[in-house]
Amino acid sequence: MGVTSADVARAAGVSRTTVSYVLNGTPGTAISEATRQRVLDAAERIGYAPSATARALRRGTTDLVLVVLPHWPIGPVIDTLLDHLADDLAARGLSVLVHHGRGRPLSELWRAVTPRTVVGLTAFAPEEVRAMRRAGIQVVGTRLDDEHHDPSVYAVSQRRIGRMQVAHLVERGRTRIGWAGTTDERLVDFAGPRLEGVRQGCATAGLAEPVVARLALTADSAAQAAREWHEAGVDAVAAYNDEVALAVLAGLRREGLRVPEGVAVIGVDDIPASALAEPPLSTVSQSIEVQAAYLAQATIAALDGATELPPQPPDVLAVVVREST
Amino acid sequence: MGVTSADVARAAGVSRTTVSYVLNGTPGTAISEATRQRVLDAAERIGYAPSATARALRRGTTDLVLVVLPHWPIGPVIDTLLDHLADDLAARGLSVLVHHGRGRPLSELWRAVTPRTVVGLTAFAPEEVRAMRRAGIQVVGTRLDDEHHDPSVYAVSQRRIGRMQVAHLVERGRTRIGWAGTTDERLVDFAGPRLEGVRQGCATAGLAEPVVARLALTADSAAQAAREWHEAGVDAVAAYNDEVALAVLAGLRREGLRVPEGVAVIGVDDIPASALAEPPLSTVSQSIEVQAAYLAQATIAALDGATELPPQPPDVLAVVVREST
DNA sequence: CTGAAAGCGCTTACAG
DNA sequence: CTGAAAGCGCTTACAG
Repeated sequence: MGVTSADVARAAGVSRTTVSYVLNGTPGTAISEATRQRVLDAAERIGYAPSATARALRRGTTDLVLVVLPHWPIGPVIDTLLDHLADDLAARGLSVLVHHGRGRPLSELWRAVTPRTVVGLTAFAPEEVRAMRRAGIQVVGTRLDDEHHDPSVYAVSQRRIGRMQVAHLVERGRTRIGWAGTTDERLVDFAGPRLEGVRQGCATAGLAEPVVARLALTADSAAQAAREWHEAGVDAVAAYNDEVALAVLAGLRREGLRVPEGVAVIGVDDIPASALAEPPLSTVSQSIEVQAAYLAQATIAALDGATELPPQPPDVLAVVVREST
Repeated sequence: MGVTSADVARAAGVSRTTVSYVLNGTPGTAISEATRQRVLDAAERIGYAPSATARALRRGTTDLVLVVLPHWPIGPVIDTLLDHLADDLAARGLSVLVHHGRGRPLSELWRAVTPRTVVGLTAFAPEEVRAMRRAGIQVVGTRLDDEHHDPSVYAVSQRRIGRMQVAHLVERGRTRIGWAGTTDERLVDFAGPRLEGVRQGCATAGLAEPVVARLALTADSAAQAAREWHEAGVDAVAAYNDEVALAVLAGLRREGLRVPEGVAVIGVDDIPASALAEPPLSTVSQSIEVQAAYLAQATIAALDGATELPPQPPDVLAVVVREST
């Protein structure tokens, strides 16, 4: 199918060894400049491109980093993270490939790709991690859950996000908290811990349990939730994320409830639309750039043989205060 | 590093040939059930997983489909497309891998991955396409531009999107059109044709040239654009996409201009936040599901040896009318 | 019904 | 300074 190094060798009148030495710039060899040029020219002329597959088989590894996303709708936050990660790793000659958590099982994928490193933005099964490590693949993980602290993985605490939302609302003098989740089943992994954090926040502040509502991203669905909160005397809503929070704003508007006078609303993520909402939405931002840089750093450290994670980044969570609270 | 088929053969007391036949269910072989079980058990017991790299070298191809995204911020629209594509292709045993157009050059990537098919959501250089095809890789492309019709690629007309925006605004009795672009350089490939379409629409309707403003996704920046439009007597704004349109709504609000009474606004994409905006945003939707299904179909057809694209999908563009127009 | 052998394209000790 | 040879792990004609 393709031009091989043997073809180049023949065209240049040398052995494949020499071709390999020249093309890879192998140090410690002393190839005459004339030979070098002959090989380079021949390769150029006959359009040679080395087979990455054969090289991978021989070397036992590739220069690929496989990023595995969770099986849910990713947002602009993750896009930004991926961009930064790709830029940072390119500097080390690594290419980033993304798997969206859809389609065939992960186990087939990493075997097919044999990446140098797998970066998980989702939790992996422990046996999956073992299998990957056994195959010589570095695994850099982030966890959805901060319940069990595993020092080999980096994770932003989803619970803490929920606690921060409540703390901010309490600071604003609110006393009856509602929580807005989503009907999207795929989000349950993230939503669970965040709600848990909201519960913890309420408990810490001596407030009653949050009034939980799950809604679709429509004004109708949100209006219904708004009625439930209203009946329960809710004066502040913590939303699973900004998209849900925007729906909450629409629902409250529809019900004639004023934000923040009647009900305060806070989201998570700080997506662009949040600053543009009516009223502009308060939210918890996650410093994606910092997290991406950290993941890149951890990946590179693992490459260099580090067995421990680099020191974790400084605080990446912050409340962005706007007019909705 | 790994368990090989030779290990399985040894453990089961058979040859590697037999192991391969059993594990791949090669048809036309007649392996005794006892032997089969022995091989299966041995493989299971010693934790054998075939090397996809070696298989790829031997077979000359993989079961991977590489999707190459353009070098710009992807939105929920593309996420949805990728999800559908992954689902549809998984049914054919293909895994989808995504490259975000960042980091190392594409040419290195496809060589390293040796996918069966490369699906481009961005335009490729012609020589790149030739190189991929020479390496035995199917190339399914979409084009950003509908200027030159190449029957081997599928593309939604970006110009037509702009024309549809204007046609709708004209239908609503608007006569002075503004266009809202973005300051994000990366979007110029898409934005150019859409603006061109808006220009065509204005010309067709006998209106003056659109008043073009480029803005960042902030209320401040949008407010400034709103002032410019106001001075020019603009009574309707076509935005590059919904995110920009949301900024436009915020800017007009800030300037005390009412939507749609004073100025009508229409976006592109129909992202979830659009239906939740104040007022709910009219937009042009792109039927991403239909497009994803078409791409999957084209990919599979190419796999089956088709040399032409399947018949293009029915109309995928539609105006979603809400309260902003 | 099962095995020995070749070969996919590369890299790298090892000789010369 | 350069080449012949082995080997990465697999699949598949070809023998038996």
